[in-house]
Amino acid sequence: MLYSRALIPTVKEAPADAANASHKLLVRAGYIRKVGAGMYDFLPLGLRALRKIESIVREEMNRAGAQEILMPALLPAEYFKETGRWDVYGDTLFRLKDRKGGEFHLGPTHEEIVTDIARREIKSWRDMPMNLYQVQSKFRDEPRPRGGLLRCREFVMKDAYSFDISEEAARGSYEIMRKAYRAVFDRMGLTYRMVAADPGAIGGSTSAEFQVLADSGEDSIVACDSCDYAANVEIATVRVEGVRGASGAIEPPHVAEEEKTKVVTPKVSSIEEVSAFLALPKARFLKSLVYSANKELILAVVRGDHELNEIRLARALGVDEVFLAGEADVKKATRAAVGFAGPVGFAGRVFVDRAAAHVANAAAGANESDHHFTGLNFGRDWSGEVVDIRLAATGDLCTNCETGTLKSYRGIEAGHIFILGTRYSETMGALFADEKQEKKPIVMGCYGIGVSRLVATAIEQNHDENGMTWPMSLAPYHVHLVTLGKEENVAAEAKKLYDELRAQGVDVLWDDRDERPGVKFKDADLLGMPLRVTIGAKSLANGMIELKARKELDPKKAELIPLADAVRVLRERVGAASAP
RNA sequence: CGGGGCGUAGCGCAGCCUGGUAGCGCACCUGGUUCGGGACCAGGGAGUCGGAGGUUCAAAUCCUCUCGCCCCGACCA
Repeated sequence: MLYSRALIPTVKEAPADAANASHKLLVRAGYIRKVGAGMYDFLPLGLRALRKIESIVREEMNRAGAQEILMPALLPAEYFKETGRWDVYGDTLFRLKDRKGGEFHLGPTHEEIVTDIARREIKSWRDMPMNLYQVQSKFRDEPRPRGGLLRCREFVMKDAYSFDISEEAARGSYEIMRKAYRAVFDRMGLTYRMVAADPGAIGGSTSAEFQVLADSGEDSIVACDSCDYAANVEIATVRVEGVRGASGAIEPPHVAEEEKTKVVTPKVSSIEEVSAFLALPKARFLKSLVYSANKELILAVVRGDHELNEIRLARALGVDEVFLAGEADVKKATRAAVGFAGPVGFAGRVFVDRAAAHVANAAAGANESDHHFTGLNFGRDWSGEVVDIRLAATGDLCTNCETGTLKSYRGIEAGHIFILGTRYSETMGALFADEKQEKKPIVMGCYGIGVSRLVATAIEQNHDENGMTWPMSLAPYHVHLVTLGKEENVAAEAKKLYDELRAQGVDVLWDDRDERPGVKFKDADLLGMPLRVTIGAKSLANGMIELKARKELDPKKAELIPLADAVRVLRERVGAASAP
């Protein structure tokens, strides 16, 4: 592509409404433009990046035996009504009516629609396994679109659905998809973790998330440093007997029991403040949180340096959800100001994390404004139902290999795979005849990849202060060719190189604009193509051109290579990424 | 939905408190000089100040309502 003819509207200043690196850079580099909240134009470069991701995904899906289909984005309400999701989905569903008043919605995901295909077309056990996928725009009226392409109301997703004759066979399909997903993420050159995940509302037994590691990610995951265990902190298991205290020792330490003592702690309520005030480490505190569960106020206690896992607390209570109590409820439950809750004398049920129960001579709120207790010991001074309700964190011992230690990471969820079971096939009557003519529900799996989100995700992981630094396999163009000056031989040699590279399957963006060198280099860094080739009159006089990798920060590290070798060298550097 | 903030030229912002001529930088157009890391000089075009109502002789500025957008939290690809 000739830059002079391309729509690449770069801007020096990031839009005021952008917070994430990827959002700022996508706008600054002219890849996308905002149309509305959570809705974006993909300009030529943005679309090329999207297409690169799509084609990797398609290739690996096809290789795994999945077949591409396309379902409508505009859907009649009847299918979602059939499974009850018309109501369950709530405000997230974009609903609309046609001219006759009929109810419709835009598809947020397609389990119902694909199950409808299955119940009409899959009749026999001989028809399976089958896997159908599509790459399509999805619509969700998110409570809060954010982060540019990271969270949109309209976004491109690859969704695949597997159909099998049994749970065991479904597990096989799931494994095939798991391998295909690994191949997809490996080929994209992203650093990611496959983590155990909460199956969540979609239900089902087995699920894994593909989390691309990025400090700006919204998800917290933990991974073992010695085995391949990795999990979303929401479901990560914690090895209780090996809890490390703040001192590094295994709790409980063998120390003499202290007396329970009430101390005055005027206006210091947070763990940080009280910890400083009493000169006790945070691990000696009992973090006491009032939660509301089915209108009952309960107290959840974790060690002061730990975080509560709300999902586990809800499970321990046997409810769907728990809510951190508001100020009024806290006052009602503790009869004290917020910040002085504690398990001693708490009026309701108390759930205590095992690690908190192990703390010797602990400190906790006294359920009395401006007062705390010290010297508390579980069983002697306080009690509660002991459960595992804390989040895993850096330093915890791995439950899988029993030798490694967990480390926390931030991640962006880019893919999610599930075994769905028969939830949709049973309610929608997607049955098949087995060898004995018996009708059985099809066992399904579903597999998503956030394609447009990956454009942003890739940038979150691949950028520096000057712009994007695309991995070869995702870059809109492999080579950014910069010509300097107006000499005719420069343009002539550049044209030859440009044509030859393109003939060899190398994607080249040639900056042929009449701009000063600084402008061209700044734009090249911003756009982030992995290889930059510069042709100027000086080096060309010696038959040389300049080659620089975008990820090489030092401009002096550019290498001079003979023009005669340029095609071969570049073809090698681009490598297999552009091979068909 | 709860909390915070912002809507003034294509983009980034000032002006608003204390009403009275709408301004700066970038971008854009014309001419000239420049040309290996976002050049310089001269000239120029461009804004119903998000919208509606109100107060006032007078509203970007004060008041009310409304729409849109962003950020922080609970959900998800």
